[in-house]
Parts: sequence; structure tokens; C-alpha cells
Amino acid sequence: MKKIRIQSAHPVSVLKKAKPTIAVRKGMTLRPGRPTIEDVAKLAEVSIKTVSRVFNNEPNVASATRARVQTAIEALGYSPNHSARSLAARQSLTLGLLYDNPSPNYIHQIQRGALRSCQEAGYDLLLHPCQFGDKAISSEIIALHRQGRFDGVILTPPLSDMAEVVDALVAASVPMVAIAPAELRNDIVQVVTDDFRACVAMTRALYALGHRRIAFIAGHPDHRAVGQRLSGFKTAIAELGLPDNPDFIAQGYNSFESGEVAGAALLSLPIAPTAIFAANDDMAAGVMRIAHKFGVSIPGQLSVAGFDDIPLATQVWPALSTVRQPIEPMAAMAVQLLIAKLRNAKDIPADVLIRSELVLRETSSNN
Amino acid sequence: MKKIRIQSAHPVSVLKKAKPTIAVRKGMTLRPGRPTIEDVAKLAEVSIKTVSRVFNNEPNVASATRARVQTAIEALGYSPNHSARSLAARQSLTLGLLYDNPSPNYIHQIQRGALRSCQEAGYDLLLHPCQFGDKAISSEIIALHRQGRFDGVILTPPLSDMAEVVDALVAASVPMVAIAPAELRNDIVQVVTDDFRACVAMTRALYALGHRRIAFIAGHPDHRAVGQRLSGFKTAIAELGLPDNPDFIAQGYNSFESGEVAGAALLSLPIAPTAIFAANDDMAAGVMRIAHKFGVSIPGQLSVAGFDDIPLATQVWPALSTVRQPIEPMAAMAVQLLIAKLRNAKDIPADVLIRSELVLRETSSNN
DNA sequence: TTGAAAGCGCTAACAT
DNA sequence: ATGTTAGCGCTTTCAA
Repeated sequence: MKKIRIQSAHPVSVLKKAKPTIAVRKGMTLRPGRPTIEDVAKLAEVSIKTVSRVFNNEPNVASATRARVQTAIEALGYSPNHSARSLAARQSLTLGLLYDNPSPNYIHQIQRGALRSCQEAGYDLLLHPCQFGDKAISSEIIALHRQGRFDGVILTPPLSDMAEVVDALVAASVPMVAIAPAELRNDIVQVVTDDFRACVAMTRALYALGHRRIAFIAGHPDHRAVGQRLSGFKTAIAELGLPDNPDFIAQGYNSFESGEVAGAALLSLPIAPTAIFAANDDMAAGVMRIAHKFGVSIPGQLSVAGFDDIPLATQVWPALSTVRQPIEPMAAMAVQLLIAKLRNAKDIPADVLIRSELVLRETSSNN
Repeated sequence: MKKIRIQSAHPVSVLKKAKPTIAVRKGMTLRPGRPTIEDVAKLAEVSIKTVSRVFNNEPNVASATRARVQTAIEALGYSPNHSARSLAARQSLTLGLLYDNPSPNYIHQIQRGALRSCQEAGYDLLLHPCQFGDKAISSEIIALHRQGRFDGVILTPPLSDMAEVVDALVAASVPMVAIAPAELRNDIVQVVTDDFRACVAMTRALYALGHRRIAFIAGHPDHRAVGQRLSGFKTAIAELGLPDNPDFIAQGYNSFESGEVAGAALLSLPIAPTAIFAANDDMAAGVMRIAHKFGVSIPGQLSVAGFDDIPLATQVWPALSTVRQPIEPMAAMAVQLLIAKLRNAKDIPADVLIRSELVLRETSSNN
């Protein structure tokens, strides 16, 4: 280390300056001509600290000096080394995106939103897919954080619902923001939407179309956020004074195929429903496919509604009524909140709610 | 904390150690108790170099020593700092994934494949979406590389077809591997599949079903990889001795909607085709939707085939015949090749081809 | 407003 | 087989 330099006292800076430049230029294979902050300083005839100040937009630099440094930076095509910066500043300027078993569409929208905010703030985004049920999820994340690979993480469903994981991250003080957890916690920041309310609204909309026998296909039991949707449905049914018919609540598993199975069961009931509301679009599409096979016309004999507004919703025929979640905005907001936390900003909201939107299309038009 | 101990042990380092530690501990918020390589070395009573050796699985460490170090590592929960490592070793152990305007499914599969190989090799994956047509694409990438944010990049279509981008990266010696470019270059490593051959095969399969009026919907003109598919179709038509009917080649733009438009045009022809082969599944699904609207039964009156085997292909009714591209394996292979290059491995193949596979489903059964 | 010095925590080259 | 030393390229602290 440098102790010796200090020890041997004065020839220090000679040693220090003379060699590195030469050695680096000769021996190193990586990015051979890559200019360092020192090259810029030399060219601009200032100290490296001043260059650093300019690059980081710090105050207290004479505008003439600043201009000179800028010129040097451009002349050399200088770009500060990320690792060196991270090491010295003790931050990676990188966020981890944790996800597990998501639909491609969902994670794609999450990534878009997250990347947008990251770019605005000069952060990078690191992907970290997790294995649901794997006991090591949290220790792995904590290790990555300790390694300084990321400064904080964004948790997406269903990870945001795994209490053990969140607990462990809280305990290890990994900064984080959770997206769409099923239940709000007091110890972390969360970005949510109003699934419950949206499902109440959709159920009411089906009722308004004249439906009195409305069935629901619930989502995967492990994805608890999707559970809110069932509650919304049940609440609306009760409010509307419709009978609480357990036959009209089928268990799905979020997949297209599980929608087919549940749809077939519902349509085979002695007294079949006239409307089926599925907890996601994939299952709703499965219902539609089965209805076609059964020769049940949509929306003539059966109305169908989904949840998510995936592209498929406009590609099936007829187009599917659904609920559009603000996934991308939620992710963008989550990243903004996380970065605000990392910067120790004041007045960070405890939680943020972004509204979902009812999208009524052909599968639930008047019949 | 740790450093105070050191101070009393070695007076030499007093000056050096005493101050920063205290200052850092007070001011810094990040990972306060994080153990360093020095802590491990002290606990295991070895030098830091030995700890480093153990961590990097280098040879020439006595197994007893190795065990002692391991114990210390575990006792302290030590995890090496990524930035420090990168800085010292001059490599980030991170790869950049460059993409632009991909379908969510496509990029999702790419990511899965890439992440799989990255994890095996201890690399991270950084997302870098690009703006098609943006002139600054390459300079941005080059800057990130110079900053040491990633050691190399994976290029996905349509970026892998943009000669200016590839040229600039080559000129800046950014290590890279391209996935599925339309045309092979000699100066970079590429992973491709056999779109051409697959399209010949699909066209022949339709012919074998008895079709003599086979139409094709071409992909987006900007996505040149998709252009190979048209060539395959044309070649097969010629080989089969079918007339070269320009009416039977429609221009699509890869979207579901463009498939609807092209399909409507084809089905409105005075002498309509009995089979439509679309250059991707989204367009094929668009054709199917239009056929339903037109009252044209599938596969009774019309056979349909697509390309890609997206989830939608099994969710439409009837299920869509298509070509399954090995997207995930291609991405996994691309990452392996890139890492091999970064490690200066010998005998890296110039290019790798992974075969596509015909998937014949209900839309092209015998009629 | 500027600069000098001291690390950040690791790897690499060279001893021993 | 193990240790010593000198950086990697930046930020931070503190002094000027």
C-alpha cells in the first residue's frame, strides 16, 4: 500500500507521478489510449480535483476554469472510469431489478419504466431474476449489495409479497422500493395501484350491462397481489345484491391454459354464468378460446373481462374488456423514489398509488 | 472499527489508517460494517494476497491455509468489493445487452438466455435500450465501454444489421457478438439461425398439404433479418414450379395490425390464396383474425403459417403452425462466445448457427 | 476558488 | 507457498 511512500517521505510524488503514466501506456492492454482525469488536468493545467469538480457539477469553480476543463475533456474524449468512481464514492450508481417468473409483458413494461427513470438520474439497471421459493434469494441479494454491485433494489411481484425476503433485506438495510405488494408494510416504500377498486368497477360495469350471473376466475394463489382482485369482485357482488354463488368462483393459475380449464368448468355448469371476469388477460383469453370451442358466442351469449390489458387483449376477437394497470409509470416512480432515498432526500412519500383504468371493449358490449 | 486495531499493531500505518476510518465511519451511510479483504487476512493470519488467491481460486495455496481463509471469510460474511476488483483488474465483469424496439417476447427470451450464460460465468448483464435511427447510438455505447461499465456487448436485431453502428464499435474495438444479423460480416462473431432454410421448409410443407396458391406477408423492411424469410419463400415457390405471382406477396410491418391489413388484401383478391405464410406470428395472428371476420374457416378454407412461435401461437384458435427460433440458445451462445473472447480463449468459432424448427399445428392441417 | 495528500479495496508483479 | 509493494482512477478531506 502507500504506507511506505509516506514512510520514505519526500521523493513520494516523484515516484507516484513518473511511473504510472508511462507504465500504463506501455504495458496495459485494456483501452490503451484511454485518458484519465490526470490527462485532462494536465491539458487544462489544473489539478485533478478541479476536473472532478467540473465533471460533477460542483460549485466553486471559476467559469473560465470550468470552460478550460470542458475543452480539455472534449479534446481528449474523456469519460470518467466507473469503477474508480464507485470505489472512491462508495456507491455504484446502479440499481438492481429483482423479479421472478413474470410474464414477459409485465417485466418488459417494468423494465421500460425503470430504465427511463434510471437514465434520467444517471443510474444503471442490473437484472437479477430470482427463483421463487429458493431460500437463498435474500442472501444472494444481500451479498450483491455488499459487493457494491447495486445501491438499492426494486422488488416486483411476487417477490414484493414474500415477507421473509423483505424482512431480510430490511434487516440488512438494503435500500428498496416494492412494486404492487399485496399488503402494505410500514417499514418500506411501496408503489401500488388500486386493483381492488378496479375490480369493483369492472364487476359493476358487467352488472350495468344486464348481467346477473357473473363468474370470476381467481389468480395464482402464490401471487397475492392478484388476490386483491378477487376481493374486489366479491365486494361488488355483495354490494350489488347478487347471490354469493361459490360455483361462480373458479381457481386459475394465471396461465392461458388454466383459463381454459376454469372456463370450461364454468361453461359446463347446469346454470352457466352469462359473464366471466378473469383475474388476468391470459386466463380471459383462455376462456374465450374455450367459448369458441363450445360454440358460445361472445359477447352475444357470454361477456368476458380480463385484467392487465396485455397486447393479446386487442388481438383476440372480439377485443377483450380489461383493466389497464399503470405498470410502466409504477416502475418509473419506484426508481425515482429509490434514488431519492439513496440521495437522502427529504419528504419521500411513504407510499404512492397510481390508478388503474377500465378499458371496455367488445367482449362486454351490450347483448 | 477494524482500523483502530491495526493502528495499535503497526505504528507505521498510524497516519494512514487512523484518520480515514473515523471520518468514513462517521460521514458515510453506506454499508458501515462491511468487512474488507484486510479484515479477513487479519483474522486468518495471512496476507491479503493469500485471501485474494483463495477467492479467485488460484493455485498455490496450501489447503490448510485455504481452509483457514475460508473460515474467516464465512465468519465475517466477507464479499469482495466489485468496484475495487474492477478497478484493479481493469475489467467490469459486466456485459451490455443492446437492443431496440424488440417485441417483449423476443427480448425476454434473449435476456433469459444471456442471463443464464452470464450467471454461469460470473458476469452481470446491463441493459442498454437504443433508439433506432438515433445517430448517437454508437458513441453512447463506446462511451459506456470506455467508462468501464461493460467489457463487451451483445447486439440484437435490428441493431446487428446497422452497419454504421457495427463499424463504429469495431473501430473503437468494443468486443462484441451479434445475434441474427441479416448478412454475415467477416470482422465480428455472429450467432445466427437458418431462417432461409426454415422458410423453404415451411413453404414445402404447405405445398405438401395440397396448396398451390400460397401467399407470403413480408416483414418490416428495416428488419433485414426478416428479409431472409421472403427469400426462402420465393426460392421454394420457384423450386416447386409454382407461378411467381406478385399479388401473393404482401408487405407487412411485423405488427398484428399490419397482418390484418395484408391479410384483408390477400383474401380480397379475385383469386385468393389458399394458404398464407406470414413472416412472423403477430402478422399471422392478424391474418387469422381477419379470416374470422371474413367468415373464412381455418384450416378448412385457408391454411395459415407464421414464424417465431410466440406464446400467442398456441393461444389463438386454431393453433398456429410456425417456425420456432432458438432465441434463448442463441443468446446464451452469444454470451459464451463473448466471454471467451474477453478471456482471450483460443479457437473461438467465427460464427455459430443454431437450427430453427418447424412446428406444424392446426392452422395447416389437411383440408 | 484551488490544490495536495490520503485513501477506497482490490489485483498484479515481483520478491521471498 | 506466501508476502510485499505499487498501483487502478477516482473522491474526499483539509489546507491554502
